[in-house]
Amino acid sequence: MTPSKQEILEQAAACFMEQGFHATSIDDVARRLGATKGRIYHHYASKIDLFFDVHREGMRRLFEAVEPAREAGGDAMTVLAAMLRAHAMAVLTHHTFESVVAQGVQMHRFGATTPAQRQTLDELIASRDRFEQLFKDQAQAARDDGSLAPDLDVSVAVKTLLGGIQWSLIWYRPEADRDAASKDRLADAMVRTLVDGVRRRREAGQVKPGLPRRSGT
Amino acid sequence: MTPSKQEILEQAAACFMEQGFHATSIDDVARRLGATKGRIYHHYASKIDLFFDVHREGMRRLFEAVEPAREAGGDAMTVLAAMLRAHAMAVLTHHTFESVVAQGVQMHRFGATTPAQRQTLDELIASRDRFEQLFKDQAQAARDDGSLAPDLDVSVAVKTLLGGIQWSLIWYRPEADRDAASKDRLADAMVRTLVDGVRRRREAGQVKPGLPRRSGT
DNA sequence: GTCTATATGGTGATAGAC
DNA sequence: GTCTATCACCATATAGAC
Repeated sequence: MTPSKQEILEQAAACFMEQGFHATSIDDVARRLGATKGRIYHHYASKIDLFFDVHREGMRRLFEAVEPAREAGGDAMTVLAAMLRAHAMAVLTHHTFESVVAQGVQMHRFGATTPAQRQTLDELIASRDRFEQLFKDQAQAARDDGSLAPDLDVSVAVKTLLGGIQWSLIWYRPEADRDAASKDRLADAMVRTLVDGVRRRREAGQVKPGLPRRSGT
Repeated sequence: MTPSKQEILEQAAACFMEQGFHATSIDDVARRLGATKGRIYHHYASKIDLFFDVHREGMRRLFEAVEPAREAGGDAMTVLAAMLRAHAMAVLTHHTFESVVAQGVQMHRFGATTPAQRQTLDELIASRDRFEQLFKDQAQAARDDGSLAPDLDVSVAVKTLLGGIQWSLIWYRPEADRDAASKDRLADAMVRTLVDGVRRRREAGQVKPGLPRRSGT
């Protein structure tokens, strides 16, 4: 990927996050690049193609963040928690791209598209489904080994977990000059809420901490 | 409120949910009404005013749903769970209007508005903040009486709880002909996930965890 | 109160200079 | 590879008939 294309992706992601796909004009993106739209149309045939490429990059970053946690091993609930934590960090860190992923999901449900666009979007959504399936599989493994609350519907539970994290796209203010440690604390707080719930655990001998703590910094 | 205005609100909410504010044209809403845009402009001065009125109605329905649960009494965690459940039911039932509320929050962060629009939107967002504060106050009460996990940040926890519910705006398919009982089960599943967490609660003496198993199914 | 017709402005996309 | 200039289209909003 050329540096120019990468820069277009970054600025487009910022515009799409702030204003949404339809309210963002190609001129908006170009202005943010300090350029004119000729530059963008040289690399992308249409606004929707640019949007799809941002979406694709957003998905790539999600997989990149979560896969190491998934493959690290350990007992099933610990791995699930680590995956959620990695996902939370990815959403907080790449929030412009992940906002576009969320918009793409909405567009898939209702957006009017040409057949060619439809196919591209179908592929992106299939990728999103595979991502969610990683969490469902891990939750099922935790259910099988008895570390997940046995009365929960795995599909609804996973959607609720991911939703709790992803809603930070709505309320998180990255412009409030956050450092990495601040994001770490926030991701921790979200995942602990989701994994252990808000209701106090009263059972005797709560020997296992909620999550593996990240040492340092 | 005249029946005509109510009908405009309903169809506008549906359009705004499906396509978003910017992608929805006044003609789209009119077409859904089986009318032309003259009808809409007779009642609303502009598209943004119509949007704001949908947003306002969405907030009204949220308060209407949650306040009875809040005032029902009981111990603090029980009331918090009942509020979350009422909220989940409201989001599932009025998902078109609540989608608009979520869009309004986004618009408040980034949307370009005239000063008059800005003031209206500020008021709507203040209302949304008061709504969230109901949950924060209740969570704090639960913390005070020891029924909430004491190490949680109340603000982040509440945002995560509400987010887990509100993300159903993205994935829930109301068109799949759901009855009220189905919504009840879904709301229950979400709230249980959030209040008690996905990690199994072990009774005392049952603390021995097995090795992680990868059994099939 | 709702319709038709239209003025006005903005946006996606293209053509061609450099 | 990027720019300027331009076209064709669509959407908001208004005016005025009925």
